[in-house]
Amino acid sequence: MPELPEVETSVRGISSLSGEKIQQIKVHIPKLRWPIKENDFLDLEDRKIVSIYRRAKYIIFNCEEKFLVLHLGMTGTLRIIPTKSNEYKKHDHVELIFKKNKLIFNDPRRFGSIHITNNINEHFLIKNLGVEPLDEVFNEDYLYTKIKKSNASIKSLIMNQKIVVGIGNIYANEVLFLSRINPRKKGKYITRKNASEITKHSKSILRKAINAGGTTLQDFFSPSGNKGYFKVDLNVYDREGEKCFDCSNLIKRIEQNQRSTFLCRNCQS
DNA sequence: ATCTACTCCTGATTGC
DNA sequence: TGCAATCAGGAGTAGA
Repeated sequence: MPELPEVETSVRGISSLSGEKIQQIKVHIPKLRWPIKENDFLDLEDRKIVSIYRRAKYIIFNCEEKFLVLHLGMTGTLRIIPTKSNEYKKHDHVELIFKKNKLIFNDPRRFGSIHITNNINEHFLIKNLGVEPLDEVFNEDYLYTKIKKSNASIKSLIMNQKIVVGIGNIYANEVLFLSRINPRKKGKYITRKNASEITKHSKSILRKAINAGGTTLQDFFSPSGNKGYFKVDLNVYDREGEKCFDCSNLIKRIEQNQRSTFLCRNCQS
């Protein structure tokens, strides 16, 4: 499922659309997490895409005073195909049609979303977001101060998009393993050293994943094959019952906040 | 103010 | 073999 690196890869994959004029928009299936308001989309036709960028897990299209805000949800994918192609896949929701190519948003589970807004920074999905993990403001001081009084588990805190964005279930598990911290540990017991480890490993694993995504970019957006999302080497996620690569103890699966957590009880305390 | 449980959805996997 | 039950998970929202 798309976390920050996959979204970043998607943004890079469609960067060639910057500068192109949207000739037409087609909404095939309006039903997403929030139903698409087709009338809002009419305002986008004939506008130029000035830039495309990522904020948290959102892909934002700057279209001359209007902004399109897209979230891939869990199963959303973007693909670019020639405008003249008649290809239509199951779960294709929306097409942005340009002169030579068209961009298609496909989302089987419909957890994704698309909004149009005039004021991107005041948009309800954007305005309360926390800091970017790859930004230098995400550091030991910031994290320690933010969570030092919290009774919530460290895992739920680093997945909390109001604190730091872009970290989903997979990377939360991996970051805490690399940091050697038990995911159940409460925020108020997290030490400065812990906070330092978490920020350091968050950055390194996200960067690594973005680089891995870069190498698969071509296949990622080929019209024919949807290769799905790449994964970096995982130490704990989805490895229940398998041996820890560090100590050979068996990886455990527990549940936290209705989500699977994987950990090595020997390495993480 | 903080935190947790619930909810949306469909494809893949598991179980009988 | 086939059908049904189960699971997966991002993140807003409601309610504790």
